[in-house]
Amino acid sequence: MTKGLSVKKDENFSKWYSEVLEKAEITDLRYNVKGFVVIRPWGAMILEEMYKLYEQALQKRGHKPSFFPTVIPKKNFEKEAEHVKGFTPEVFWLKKVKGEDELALRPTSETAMYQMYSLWIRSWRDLPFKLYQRANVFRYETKATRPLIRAREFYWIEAHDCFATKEEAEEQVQEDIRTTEEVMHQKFGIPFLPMKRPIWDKFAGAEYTIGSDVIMPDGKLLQQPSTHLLGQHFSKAFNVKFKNKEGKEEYVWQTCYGPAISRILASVISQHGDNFGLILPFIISPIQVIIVPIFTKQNKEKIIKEVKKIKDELIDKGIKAEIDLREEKRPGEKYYEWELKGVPFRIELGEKEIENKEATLFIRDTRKKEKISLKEIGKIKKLGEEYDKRLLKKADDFMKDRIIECKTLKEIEEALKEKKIAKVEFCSTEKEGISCAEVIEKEIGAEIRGTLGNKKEIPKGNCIVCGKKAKEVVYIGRSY
RNA sequence: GGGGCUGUGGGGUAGCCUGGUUAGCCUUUCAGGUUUGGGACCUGACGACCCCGGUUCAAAUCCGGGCAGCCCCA
Repeated sequence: MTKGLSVKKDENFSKWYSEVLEKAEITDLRYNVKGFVVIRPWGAMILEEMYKLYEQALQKRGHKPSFFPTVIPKKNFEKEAEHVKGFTPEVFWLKKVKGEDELALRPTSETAMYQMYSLWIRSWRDLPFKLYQRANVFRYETKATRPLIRAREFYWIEAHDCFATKEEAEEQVQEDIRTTEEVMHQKFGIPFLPMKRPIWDKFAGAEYTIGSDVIMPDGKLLQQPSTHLLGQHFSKAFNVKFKNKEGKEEYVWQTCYGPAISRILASVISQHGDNFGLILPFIISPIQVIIVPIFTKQNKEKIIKEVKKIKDELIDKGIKAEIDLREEKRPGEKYYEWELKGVPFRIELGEKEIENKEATLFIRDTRKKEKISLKEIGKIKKLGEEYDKRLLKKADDFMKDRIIECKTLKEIEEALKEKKIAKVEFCSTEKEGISCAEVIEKEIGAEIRGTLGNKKEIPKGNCIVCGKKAKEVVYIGRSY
């Protein structure tokens, strides 16, 4: 373990981020292929906890798990015209394979899953049909890659749903936003803006896309889970049909939803971390309580016995606890190490604690030490819930300040300079608005991220660029 | 696409301008010992000048090319 961080989070975020990844042992960036990183055990364990919560939420809403192949035959991949066009530049092709067709490493799995859907779905009784899979996907990014934020291989969940009607599909899109709210926001503590993307920025093959924009500490936006109304584009391309109650064949209406767990981890790290390293939400920390025994040769046995009792009790209460028994490290070094790794609670236990029958409890987010009676060690569960609420509140407060209503281009520029997001009235996010969007991109270097995806906001005035009557309220920011 | 900067052990760096000792320092790692209430100490060990070419008696250092990374602008 190296020493602490050499930069402060708010002084040089990008350096802070790389250092935390390395020193908290989340990733190792030395794998010598651009855009591919090694995820180390601590990082993998956090991802695992996040996957669990996400999959639970999807299953609760009627999704079933599945696993599809990583490779997609070229023939399949090219069935939906717009999709091919959008994704082809980013595809890794496997050239040296035997067989009739070239294979793509999946950049996303519509074209793998839907050909099977066409075999499985027959009747209105099969609908709604909702599957998800845990998967790694591959995209040949041409922009600068950043570990976990933009990688050429990343780890996500993709849910692919089919319905009998467009209304049900649209309701699914709203449900997906609520899933993001429940898991990413409420559980992981990451607030977001559900942005219905402008037409020129939608998913290739979709009717519309709603992306969740998260604000990073440097003020740039990072797209988190997106949900797409695919309509019947793919069902027609892949022949996914059902017989309705009248016995007539119809194409299904589809949606897909993709939370990138590895990228959400990037947000968790960035949102909650401080100058001492990571701060993990209690609910996803692989170790929730680290117990550091303090002993000498004389009382070693006694202390260790006591500490094991505490660990067992915590585990009985459903709390993930570990004892740091390493003898080559002194307590102080262990403190720094577990703080760097973001463990929410630390119990220190030595001679004094045993005498007084109360342990020393260190709390990661506030960095304060308290006493906790050895008899009520189980109340850490409740303290953990309070801890997560504090993280959530802090993140929400951070977000609240970030959105500024702007009336002129100059005001937008000022908002961006202060690492904020501009909220403005705008002519249109349909085709006719594209030239105004280009003005904003060229003159300010920022993007129209979209309109609120779960609530319609009605503009009163005119478009900030062209001055015509505004049809929409849009949000503008710089992005990763 | 245009411009700039930088490549030295696992990580961070000094040395480069002005060529010349065994490439220095911090950290990590490994072995052994003494320690253990907020980054311990001692002893020992492993480990580096991005690549190719040129200049020179001599190149980490100067020159040319390549590759890689970072930053800024479009």
